[in-house]
Amino acid sequence: MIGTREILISAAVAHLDARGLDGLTLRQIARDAGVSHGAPLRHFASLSALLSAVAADSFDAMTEAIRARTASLDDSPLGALLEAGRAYVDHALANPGAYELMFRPERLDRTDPDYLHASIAAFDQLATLTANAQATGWRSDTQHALLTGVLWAGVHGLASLQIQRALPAATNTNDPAALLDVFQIDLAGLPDTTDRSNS
Amino acid sequence: MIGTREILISAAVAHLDARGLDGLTLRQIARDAGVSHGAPLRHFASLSALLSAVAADSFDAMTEAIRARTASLDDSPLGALLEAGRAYVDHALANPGAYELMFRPERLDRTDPDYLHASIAAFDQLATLTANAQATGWRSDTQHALLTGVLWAGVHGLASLQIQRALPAATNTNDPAALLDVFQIDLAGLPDTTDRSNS
DNA sequence: CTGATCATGTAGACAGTGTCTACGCTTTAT
DNA sequence: ATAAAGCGTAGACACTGTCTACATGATCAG
Repeated sequence: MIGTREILISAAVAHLDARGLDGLTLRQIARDAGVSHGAPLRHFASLSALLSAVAADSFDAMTEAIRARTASLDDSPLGALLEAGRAYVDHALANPGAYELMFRPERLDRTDPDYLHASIAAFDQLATLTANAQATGWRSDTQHALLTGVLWAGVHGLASLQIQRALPAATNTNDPAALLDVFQIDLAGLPDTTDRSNS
Repeated sequence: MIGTREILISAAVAHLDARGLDGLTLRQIARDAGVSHGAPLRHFASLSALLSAVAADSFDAMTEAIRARTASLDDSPLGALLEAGRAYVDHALANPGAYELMFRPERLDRTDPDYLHASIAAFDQLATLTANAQATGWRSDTQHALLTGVLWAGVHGLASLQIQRALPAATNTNDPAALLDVFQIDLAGLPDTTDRSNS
């Protein structure tokens, strides 16, 4: 027997998949779930708390999708890192509503423990993949946290701009990860240097 | 004599600078401007239209800030491109509320002509800087639109994640553009190759 | 100058929102 | 058996964006 709490989350996820963030209100979720407008607050302290639970699940799903795509690449840490980037963008574009919610702080309770845990786990996954790649010598002199942040920013920028259709038509392709391949060109197997005198 | 329309935009900008997107409502803007709650709709078709006008101004301000920072670097197109990236992130972090609004499509009317014009001008500025750098031989074999999109995604990702404080503490520094230097390492003066066999 | 039209402002209404409270009903625990 | 807690409902509250009715003042045609 599944409880009202799970039904509410499912209703929110279904709305997110079907219509995105538009109209994703407490009362609409309650209507979709077939309960009164006050019922959700018996299970969540606020709408933000409900959406944070949804966002936490979304982070977990993305982490799992990336894990599945990189699991067989243990012998090539750099290849695994690049594949993780593609998997990240692919998953975001396949679940645009959920992805937008995950990075919309004003609609979330960012102190929610589940949300915090899930988002940190996602970052740690990328950090580990990056560290593994660095351990092979790739960009081993770049500060680890900095490099991880840059890689995340890169895929996050690609995903969010494409979801918002903010990129000019010429930049969009049928292959969601095509843009990422330019990153791959930049990042793969190049000698590491902190020399900036060439700017 | 400045009109109510300009007062409303100024009030919205002031609110954006002081408190960000939180509480940026039609009626709050009207109160800040000292007019009745219905007055704004005499000058804008909707709240979205008002915010789109603000966002258009914000795009213009960012474009101008980047122009000022790159104007003296005409002799070094690649240097100008890298400086534009730093200027982009610097400006975004110095104006976080305005920057968030610019990329929050659900609060804007993205068919607004001024907004469209200003955002396209910002993109064209980056496209031109990129083309100039490519004209010197740098990454000249990469498709121009693709490269421009990737560069934009990179700086956008860095700016938006830092504004949302989504990057772990270790990744944050006092220098807003420190992360960008990793991009610089990756992008500056490297031989262009579309060979991906090293992944 | 007169009269009409238009621009601009106000105030009230409406449906919608998130949240709170008061009230039931049912399950659980003592 | 009885008290307590959990869960759901319905109504209220203050807020939101938008619409309409109305007033005032400027502009402009005749």
